[in-house]
Amino acid sequence: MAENLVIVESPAKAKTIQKFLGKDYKVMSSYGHIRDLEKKDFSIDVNNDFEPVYVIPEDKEALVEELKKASKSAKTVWLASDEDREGEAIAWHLAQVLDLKKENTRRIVFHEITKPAILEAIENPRDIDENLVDAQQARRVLDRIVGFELSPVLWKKIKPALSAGRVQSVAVRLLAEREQEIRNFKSEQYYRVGSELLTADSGNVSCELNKRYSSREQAVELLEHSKSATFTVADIQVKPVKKSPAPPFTTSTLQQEASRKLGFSVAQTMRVAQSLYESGHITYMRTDSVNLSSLAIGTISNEIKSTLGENYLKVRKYHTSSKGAQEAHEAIRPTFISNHDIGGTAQEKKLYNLIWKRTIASQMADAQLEKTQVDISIDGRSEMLVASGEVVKFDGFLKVYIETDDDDNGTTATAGGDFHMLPPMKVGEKLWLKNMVATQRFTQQPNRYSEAMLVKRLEELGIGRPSTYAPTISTIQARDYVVKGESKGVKRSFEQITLKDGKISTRSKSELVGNEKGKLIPTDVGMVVNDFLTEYFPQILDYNFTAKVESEFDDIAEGKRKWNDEIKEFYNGFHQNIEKVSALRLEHKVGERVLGTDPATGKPVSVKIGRYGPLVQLGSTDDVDKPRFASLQKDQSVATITLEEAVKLFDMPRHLGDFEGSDVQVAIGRFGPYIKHDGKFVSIPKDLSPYSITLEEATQLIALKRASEAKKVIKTFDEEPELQVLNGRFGAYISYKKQNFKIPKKMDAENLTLEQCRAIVADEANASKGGSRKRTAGRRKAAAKK
DNA sequence: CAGTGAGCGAGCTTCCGCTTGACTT
Repeated sequence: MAENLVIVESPAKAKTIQKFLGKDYKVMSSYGHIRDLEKKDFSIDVNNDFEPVYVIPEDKEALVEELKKASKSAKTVWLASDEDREGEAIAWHLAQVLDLKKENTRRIVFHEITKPAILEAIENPRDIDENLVDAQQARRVLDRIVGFELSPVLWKKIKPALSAGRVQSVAVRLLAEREQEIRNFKSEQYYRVGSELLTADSGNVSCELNKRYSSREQAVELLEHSKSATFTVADIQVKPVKKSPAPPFTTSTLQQEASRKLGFSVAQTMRVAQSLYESGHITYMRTDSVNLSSLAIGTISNEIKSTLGENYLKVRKYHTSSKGAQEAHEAIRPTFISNHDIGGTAQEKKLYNLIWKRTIASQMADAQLEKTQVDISIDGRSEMLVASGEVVKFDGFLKVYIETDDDDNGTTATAGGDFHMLPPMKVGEKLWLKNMVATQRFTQQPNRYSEAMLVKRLEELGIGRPSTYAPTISTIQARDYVVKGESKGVKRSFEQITLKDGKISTRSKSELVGNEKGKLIPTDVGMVVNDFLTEYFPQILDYNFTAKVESEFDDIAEGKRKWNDEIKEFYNGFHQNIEKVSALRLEHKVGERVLGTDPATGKPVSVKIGRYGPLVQLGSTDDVDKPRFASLQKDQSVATITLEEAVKLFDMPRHLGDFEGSDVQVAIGRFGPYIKHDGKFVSIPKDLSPYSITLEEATQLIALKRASEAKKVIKTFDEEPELQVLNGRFGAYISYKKQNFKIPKKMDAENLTLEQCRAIVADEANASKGGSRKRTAGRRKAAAKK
């Protein structure tokens, strides 16, 4: 039996450390926190110094029992959770729950997972830092108070099942404000002038005017003037420029680069990184540190020296600058830098490659560039034409890695071979005009946020942690505050005026503007909730709120303040405001917009957020007749819908006529427009409008649906009518007594015998008896909904 | 899956951070 029990947070880490420590030590994992406030209960005793009530979640009970058993039989228990606020709390909860005695308990921390670092940690144990634990309790309790007091206000004032919190509400605010900027944006036109000139040796010089014109007349005037003007090289400036590599990856920068370079979503990046971590290819993927261990720097240096040469090496130490960083881990890097590639899925290979390159580049020499700027005068004018060129003198880190631009417009960095050269020129030299083009341009509306851009912004504000960026993004989508989608954009025409061979000509071109894919777009609900929260709870929605409370948590961690005093001070003001706002009589007025009067009935028409989302209301509640309601369609918004569009929504259901002796009806349901015929439903695809669809089109859709229904059944058995082999979203499956069973991959669905099917059903039934509580719970929930 | 929402009623919803599984109707 092992004399020592070491407890760390992550099982992958436990496995590695076990190898270093040998059989005298048993290394186990706590899988993160083992205790928390009850999930569905406030669990804070406000009248008793805000005492938290902690419970062990059901799915942690078995694990805690195992840890208890192991700790009882060990002489010394080493609490080796991470060296940050949450890690300290995990150690404290473990000590409490496992009932550890101080004399045989040691708290240790290490900064890298290497044998010497761990042995050194064991040589230097300390006690649990109660102040740091208290700072964590303050954080936990504050978040619970904010979340569980604010959310019910939204249920009452806006609609049920909404949520608010210190992190998610600010995330939505960022998106909502950007959307507002876009709505208020007024595009302005201007004219940009570009030109191509020739040197005496026919060298091509492409340049741009250093002034933009606001009117067409000004642009045409310059072109007219240029017909007979002389162009002279007025000045040449050559400047050396150096570029330095970006620091190694943190969670946030990895998410950003994987999004830009590989098109991964934030959640996808984390899933793939997790699997790279578990198979031992990379260090821990949830980190805010840019630090590399000394051992890692050594091996990276060797790698650079041996593969690229000593002149490409420059050892660098990076320091984390982001607010609230806790640096319990290293930066994200390959565990073995000599592995240039790894096996695995295509996604794993790509992400590993990105991490490898970024890590190597971070220890490489600066790139040396030479930038040239040539000013060309136009006689009789004060404006200049400017040509610029760039030459790479030494590529340095650019040899392996180029960080992409943040503007995320599909533009990539120019370095890496794409630089342009200028022909040799001298000051005073004359140049000949090849052409000059004035292009009409429009100022661009601000970009919407992508997931990764939102993460970047949150990190800058010190809001949220590496472990929560991805979950936060899915929460605000689950609450329907935000949808990830594309805004199609609009076609806009612009003109181009060209001077060539002494003649000026004009032609019209067109471009697509505001076209964005995969961006986060706030919904009506998101906008209304944000308006409400920023108006009534400005303190919580303040971009600096987290930074402020963090500095107070720091005071607690340093022992300068008691955590419950801090919370009391916050709670008093906050709770009073909750009561005040709850008492306001503004039921359902939040976000309401009156559109006008229905021409047909003379009744008022308004839009607002209803129980099930945005709706339009016809008539008022004071009227003798009850008001009528209709949901807005997916592409409609409370903010932009017109009276005409709103009134049209009441034209449903439409009767199209008869088909096979039954009525064909068109209506718009919870899941969009549909056709109802003979008790069956058929969805209407996006390219057809429910308002204009014809009986003929509808019957075609019905036929199509019937055909796909027919394909749904792969096989039936006369002996067992309740058992069917069906074609579903994820391929073939067996349906038996309303339950579904998956068919093993190696079996061919078409040729299954009844016996084989029965065996699969029996197998599955046995398997689910033993464990898989989650599955049955999920089923029960789904059934209860009906 | 498939209008339901404007009253007198039940009970439900919700936070942020730490960590993986077992699931893919």
